[in-house]
Amino acid sequence: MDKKFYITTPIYYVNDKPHAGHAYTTLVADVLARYHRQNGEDTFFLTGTDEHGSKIAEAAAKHNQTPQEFCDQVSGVFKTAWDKDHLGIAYDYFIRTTDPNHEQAVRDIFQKLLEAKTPANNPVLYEGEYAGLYCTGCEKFLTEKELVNGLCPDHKRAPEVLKEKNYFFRLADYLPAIEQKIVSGELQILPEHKKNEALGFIKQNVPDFSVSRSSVKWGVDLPFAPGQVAYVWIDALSNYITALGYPKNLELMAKYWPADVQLMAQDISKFHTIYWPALLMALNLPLPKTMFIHGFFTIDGQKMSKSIGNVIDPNDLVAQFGQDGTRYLLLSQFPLGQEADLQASLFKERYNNDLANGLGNLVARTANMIETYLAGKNPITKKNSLNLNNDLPDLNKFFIYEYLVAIRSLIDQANRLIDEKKPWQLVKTDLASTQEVLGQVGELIILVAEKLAPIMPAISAKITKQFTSDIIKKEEALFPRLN
RNA sequence: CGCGGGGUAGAGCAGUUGGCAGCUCGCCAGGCCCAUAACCUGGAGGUCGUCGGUUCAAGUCCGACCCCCGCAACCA
Repeated sequence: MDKKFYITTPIYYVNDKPHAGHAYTTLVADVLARYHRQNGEDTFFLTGTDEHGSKIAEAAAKHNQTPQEFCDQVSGVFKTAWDKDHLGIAYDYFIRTTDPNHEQAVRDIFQKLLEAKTPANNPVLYEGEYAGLYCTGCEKFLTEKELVNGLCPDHKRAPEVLKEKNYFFRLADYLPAIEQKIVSGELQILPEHKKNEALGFIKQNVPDFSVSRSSVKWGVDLPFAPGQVAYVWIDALSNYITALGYPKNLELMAKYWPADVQLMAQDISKFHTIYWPALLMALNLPLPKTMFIHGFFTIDGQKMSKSIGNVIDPNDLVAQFGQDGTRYLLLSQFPLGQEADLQASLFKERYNNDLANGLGNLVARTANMIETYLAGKNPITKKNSLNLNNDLPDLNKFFIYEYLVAIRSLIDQANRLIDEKKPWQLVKTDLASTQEVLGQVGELIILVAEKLAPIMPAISAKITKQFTSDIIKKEEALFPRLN
């Protein structure tokens, strides 16, 4: 039986176009997905857009569009940014929470929740009257304790006093089990400090939360609760299973669920580490195996911000550095998971150094020598004449940054080999040795290309094709130097 | 007693389980001339924030302290 690998990104909120942060998360998922596909695993990679909520309705109104028109448009912008002419994200399915299938699935999920019992044999959902302070920015009720000077600390606006009868999720009955699963590693949360954070949430005792809203119009309406729509987070989190057909069509569910890796940034960790497992348990579904929560990065030392004007549009990067160049630049700057700085001011320098002077130049000089010294005859023998160490840092352990460092050293190794053996001198006296050396360099190049496939798929394929042909010719620069 | 991140060469950063302190850029000197003014070698430059502890051995573990940054909006 084939091994399977199911990886998800969060679905992105469509109140604005994608930026470097969305691109980063999505890219990481893409790299892991490609890596697992390369290893022959049956891989399913899910991403998409989150389209409900009052903020979307507001944004749509501002643009004189219906919410649906607005969502269609922005969701399309995301798809474009990921497509093969841009970042090259090879997702298997792109879900939208306004998909009729998803909406119906959410209704079905609510129906199931309505009928479900907690481990303590209480109904999972119960009706309650909630009178609370609701912040439309957060899409949630705030406690008085959370307010700062009467304002939402996150949005600096006064919450509205809202009284509504809605359904609550009996989270309390699930917290002990969630804690146990996190502690035991049955639900692995990475990096470690994020795991501690999740356990911290539980220690602080997360209250039951309401799962329906009467104050919101743009959402999945709930037949059993006229006038109410699904709380956006229930709607959003469900995407990871509705995308697989849950609950109507269980074929893909059986194949792929539980998710192997769920990636996200830290802002939504609480929803994923607490609410999401609770929801799954209430539905009697297994929990995802691993959640990887990465930090936010600053850009040149400053918080990414519209008002500062340093928000990076991934499409602009692709236009300047190409698809693979952009992918490399975003992934090579800091280890995955950390809060770190993305040095946009160094993009060009790194591009020139690592890609143009490094990989690109190596490929060019090697191909050129093979073409001129060996009449292009491919000198690569299959044997591992260099005793190459194939062990790179494990992408499965999220060592993407470290992996790239190792690849750079392979490139250095190839350059050093050329300089040591000086094929341009060798060729005058010893054609056989020249052929051997260039064959070894070629081996290294092919190895680099193979290892690079998940990260720079297009370039990797180009190099592989060039160096597995019978006749190797010098081709146009892979990464033209930028000035 | 809020939460979190960080302080390692001039700059920007690595350093998985403690075992000779690394990478990129920049700088200096040399080499090479196949290549995208690229490539290679050598060098200068660090008391790894401070103090104390554990250890044969600590950037890496423990304790205390100092300093910087994020925790409005947009938002991975």
